[in-house]
Amino acid sequence: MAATLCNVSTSRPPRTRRTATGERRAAYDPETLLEVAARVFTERGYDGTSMEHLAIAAGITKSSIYHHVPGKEALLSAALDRALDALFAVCDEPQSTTGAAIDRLEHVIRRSVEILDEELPYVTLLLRVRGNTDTEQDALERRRTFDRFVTKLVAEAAQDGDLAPEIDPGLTTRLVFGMINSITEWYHPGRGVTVHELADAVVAVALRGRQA
Amino acid sequence: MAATLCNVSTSRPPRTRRTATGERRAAYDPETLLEVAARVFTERGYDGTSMEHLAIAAGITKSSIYHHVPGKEALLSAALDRALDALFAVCDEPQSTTGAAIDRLEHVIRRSVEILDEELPYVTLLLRVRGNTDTEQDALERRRTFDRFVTKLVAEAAQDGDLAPEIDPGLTTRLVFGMINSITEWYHPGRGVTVHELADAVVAVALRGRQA
DNA sequence: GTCTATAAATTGATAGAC
DNA sequence: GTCTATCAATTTATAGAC
Repeated sequence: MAATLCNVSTSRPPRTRRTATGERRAAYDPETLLEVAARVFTERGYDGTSMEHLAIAAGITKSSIYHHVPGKEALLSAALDRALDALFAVCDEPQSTTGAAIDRLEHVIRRSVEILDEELPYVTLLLRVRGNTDTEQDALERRRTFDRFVTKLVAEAAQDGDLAPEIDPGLTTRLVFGMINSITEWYHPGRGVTVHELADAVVAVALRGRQA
Repeated sequence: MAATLCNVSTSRPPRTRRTATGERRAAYDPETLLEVAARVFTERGYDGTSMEHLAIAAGITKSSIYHHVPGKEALLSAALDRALDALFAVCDEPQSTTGAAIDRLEHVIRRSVEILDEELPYVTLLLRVRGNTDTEQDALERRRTFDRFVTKLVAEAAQDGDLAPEIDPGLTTRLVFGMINSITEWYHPGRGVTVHELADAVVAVALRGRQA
């Protein structure tokens, strides 16, 4: 079983502490550590990230990290769950389960872009994972489950005649979600395009011809 | 400056050698080592790949690798150049420089998919690189130059009225090439769809509405 | 062109002081 | 909740025999 982050839900509000040089600043908050870890894992790769790298990025020592989490893999697991939980929540939304397939598909596509914006560091990390550890393989399996949900929507929409039938649903899903996922390569929230412009552009390219 | 792979162009045909157990097999060919390295770098990440990992995958010892290349980074550099040289060759093809912008764009898109097929291990590696070393940053800079070439084509085609003008050329390029690049996540040559079906599907999704 | 042996640095993780 | 000090294992790379 995958390791889990300890104390995330029971964390107290941050207090202050003194650094080695006597400088006062906020003591560490497990939430912040998780985001720092997700970012560094994404930049350097999970294997390429040492506890020392994380410690420097977080501004504490290696040993202090072990006070918050049992180890490196627990940080990875918690960060990946964060992205996956958000994506699966979309599948359970009423707009994803009722109405015409093409409308449910558009809703899932738009919400996926929004989650990419809201949970950017965690979604980006999820997309970089290649299955080298048990934790990564568990995450990839959950990703495949999400893909199957979307593929079914594409197939239904094609059967309804609301999508060009000449391309395979699985191939369409891969290309469209490949396009969505590639947004993590360059998107920075609050800089350049907005989330809504982005979602419009994706829907325009992916479902064009169907658009009003 | 980036390190370079030594002896690639002057390599002799493979001979035979004995392993520790006396088994006879082909002696090492620098070309093969480069492909093995690209594949392992892609699977485990460059930082996550040790010389020991490469040695096991190549079937020789760590020390023997140092006979062929000056170090780990030289292998990375040579593999990335292979992908980038192929992409830049496309920019120089006559169909990429003459005719209507929309036709030049379609040609570059189709050829990009073909190069992804022909040089899969090297292109896949190129797309995983994040700029953590000088070698990686040089590669990213060359990738950006290629992107600018394509962005110009998209802008020209939009000005000609051959592409929907409502989306920004830069954004379109990012989304379309994000879609193309995502193919490396699941495509295996000779299994499932063919390169031509793939190129057709990409052009259909990317330039739909303009298609015959 | 391959190997064994080894060097010097870095790795993930622990012990225990404050 | 943080730190210093340390451990055993692994890392990149070299020396030199065959």
